[in-house]
Amino acid sequence: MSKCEQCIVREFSSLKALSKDELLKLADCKTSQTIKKGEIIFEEGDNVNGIFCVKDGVCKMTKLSANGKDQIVKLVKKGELLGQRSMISDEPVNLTAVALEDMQVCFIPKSDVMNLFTENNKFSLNIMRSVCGDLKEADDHMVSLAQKNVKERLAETLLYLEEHFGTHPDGSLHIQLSREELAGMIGTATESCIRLLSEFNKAGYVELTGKKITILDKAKLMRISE
Amino acid sequence: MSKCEQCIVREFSSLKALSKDELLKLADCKTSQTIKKGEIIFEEGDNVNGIFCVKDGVCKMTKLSANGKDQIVKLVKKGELLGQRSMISDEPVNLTAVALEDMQVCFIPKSDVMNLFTENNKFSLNIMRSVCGDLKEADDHMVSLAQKNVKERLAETLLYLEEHFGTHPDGSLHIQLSREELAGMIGTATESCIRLLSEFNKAGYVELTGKKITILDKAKLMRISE
DNA sequence: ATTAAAATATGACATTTGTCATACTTAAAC
DNA sequence: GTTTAAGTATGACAAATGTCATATTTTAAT
Repeated sequence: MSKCEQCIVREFSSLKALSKDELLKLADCKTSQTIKKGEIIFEEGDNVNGIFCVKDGVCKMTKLSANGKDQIVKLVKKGELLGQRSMISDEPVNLTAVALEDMQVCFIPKSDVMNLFTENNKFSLNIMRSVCGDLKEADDHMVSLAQKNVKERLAETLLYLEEHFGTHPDGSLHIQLSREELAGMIGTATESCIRLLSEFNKAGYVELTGKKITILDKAKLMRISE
Repeated sequence: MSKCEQCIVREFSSLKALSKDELLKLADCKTSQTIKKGEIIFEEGDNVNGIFCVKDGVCKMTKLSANGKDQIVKLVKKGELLGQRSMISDEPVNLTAVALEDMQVCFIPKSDVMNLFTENNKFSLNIMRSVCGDLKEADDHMVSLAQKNVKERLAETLLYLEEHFGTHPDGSLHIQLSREELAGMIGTATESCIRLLSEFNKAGYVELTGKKITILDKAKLMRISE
């Protein structure tokens, strides 16, 4: 079992407030696991009873809508925590988490996190800030979904993906979403998403090579997204 | 200056975790104010440096989108706190708060809230839960905006307004939003909102009397909203 | 390597939604 | 009470988007 103290990603999450002692204790109660691309970490309605710390990889958080489509609410990457909201609210999770690539995650039982809460004020404030950050992003996303059209949202999302997850050496987006997933992120039909991507491709704003997407004209996409 | 100890609404908010002593202290540092319908409590970008406790009345939280329309992100009513996210994140507020009816609010300076945070664990957990609740609602709202069409969202919103804010003795919705505000809530053009309301009216699902809206067939609206 | 399955792409068309123009109604100001 | 402005309502049309059908390409399985 690896030590939390030496884990690099803890520097990026709320866990950075923990003392050496607290980290040593944490290493004892956590369990590490590998999750393969496409595997489910937890599902809407599950009682998770703890949080996951993402050591490596990216997952999507989705919610099944009444019409049967999966809406991607957010993407979570290395260094972030998973399941905080549900643990704090003491409710089943309201989102499903699915690995978009192979992942390394550590699970920390609820009781241990809650102990840290009461003992370490800075830690609980960090968690609070993290949830507040999520809330702000959710509000922004909401406005974008309500007020922008699909083309604007697609442009915005492509820029977001490049900004937050970077590119391969060849310049293509590091995160590989299927067209269906991309559509589920911007809230539209898969065909509409494909059509607009194709339009961007013909206009020279992006390049499509199979599943790979490369942004060619960032400035133009920014103008489209407003 | 009225005493927090005797304030009824504190029972509904995170403040319910406070002891008699803490409430007495709070009463000294808070300032009460009356806000008239239509007045702005704070605006996007403001540094609020504290939280508002809503003693009476309802306000809308809006965000101006790139196309110049105001999106209503949420409604806040009696018993809820305002500006928590911004205070915790230590950032300017990201939403504008405008009174929809005459309001009574109390302002509690940041320093005093933060003191309570460190002293009273239950209080900070309550605040956390409250923010987490907001986040869950935001996620749900997001999915609805992304996956439902305007008619479904209108039906859903009307039911929400009745459920959360009740009705007048005559059965009409207690909250009176202009068509423009209602459109800003469901994320559509004012005309589309008016048109669909009119359609619901003709079909007998709602009754429109001037600005008043009365829900006549709740079951039908539920079926429409899915 | 071949085949089957899944994902991507595109056309045709219907539906939804937005925009602009304009009429009507209500509320507010004088 | 009249006038004015704001809000509500409706029609006409354009634009955006969804749906279904089908072709093509890619990926995975045998």
